[in-house]
Amino acid sequence: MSDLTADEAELWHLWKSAADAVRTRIGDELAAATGLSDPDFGVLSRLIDLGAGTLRQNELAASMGWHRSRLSHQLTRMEERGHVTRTAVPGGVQVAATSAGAAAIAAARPVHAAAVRAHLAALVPPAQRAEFAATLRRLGEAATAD
Amino acid sequence: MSDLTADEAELWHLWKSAADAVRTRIGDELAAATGLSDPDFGVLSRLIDLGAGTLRQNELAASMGWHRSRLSHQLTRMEERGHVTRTAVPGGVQVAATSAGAAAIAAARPVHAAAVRAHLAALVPPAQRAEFAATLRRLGEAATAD
DNA sequence: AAAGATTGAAGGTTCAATCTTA
DNA sequence: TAAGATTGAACCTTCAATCTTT
Repeated sequence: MSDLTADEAELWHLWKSAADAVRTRIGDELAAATGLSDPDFGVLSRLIDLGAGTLRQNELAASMGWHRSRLSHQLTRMEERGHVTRTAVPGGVQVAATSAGAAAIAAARPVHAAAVRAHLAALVPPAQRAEFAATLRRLGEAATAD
Repeated sequence: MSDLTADEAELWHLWKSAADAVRTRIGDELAAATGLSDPDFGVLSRLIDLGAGTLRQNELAASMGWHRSRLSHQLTRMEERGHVTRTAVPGGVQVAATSAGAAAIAAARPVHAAAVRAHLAALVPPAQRAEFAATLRRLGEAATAD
């Protein structure tokens, strides 16, 4: 009901800036070095890691926590870019990384790892890491009964 | 270069989930209760706080750290929704909140404050707040020479 | 009917190109 | 010319409506 305290407002501002900066920096480095967007990277990663390059569209969506429609739109774009193919199979659609898609994700992995390290992991002091992780876990958890 | 360690990967995953959850929850509550999107809220807040309801478009963009084009697109939509007006003035454009816009932001403020408190501030333990803020500040700061 | 998937529209962001005006 | 602003295209996300197949 009442306004935020100065402390709360500062925390909110710092949080927004940090969330924005980390997302932007990692995404920009990934795109600049590999041409893959963040969603591209996520989709290709799961195809390779979970399905050795191919998964049912439905499983892919579930593994990413995405709605059908979001994945459908994303795959339409990735298909046009030559990263994946879609094939109708009984009961759904089979998604497969193309060789270009596999090559792109292979090239992108070390770039992504380096960016995560540089823009996130390296900036959290070792002594604080456990507590920081615990707080993040609390923030990410499903809201309890309001 | 090398892969992320298990700790680094976990931190990255927790960070992404938390950033996503906080943004989504606050944005959803704001939209559900007031019809304002996050960008709408930001624009109207600054118009009221910095300019008593009206600012030069250029100043508005600078105060938000937005590119001209982003603000231009956003204002086009907000004008259509009746939240702001734009008027040509010597050297630029004057943006003003309409009475509907002013009413919307007045109604939205307590909702936003409550959401920030519920989904962010209240979940950071008081004992950890200072260190947490310091880490966020480090994450948000401009990258030093790479 | 139910599950899997697609589609279109609207909102948002970014980039490059363009227009306008001081 | 340079600063302020707009525009269009491409990308992404969400929602609701609509197939399509089992």
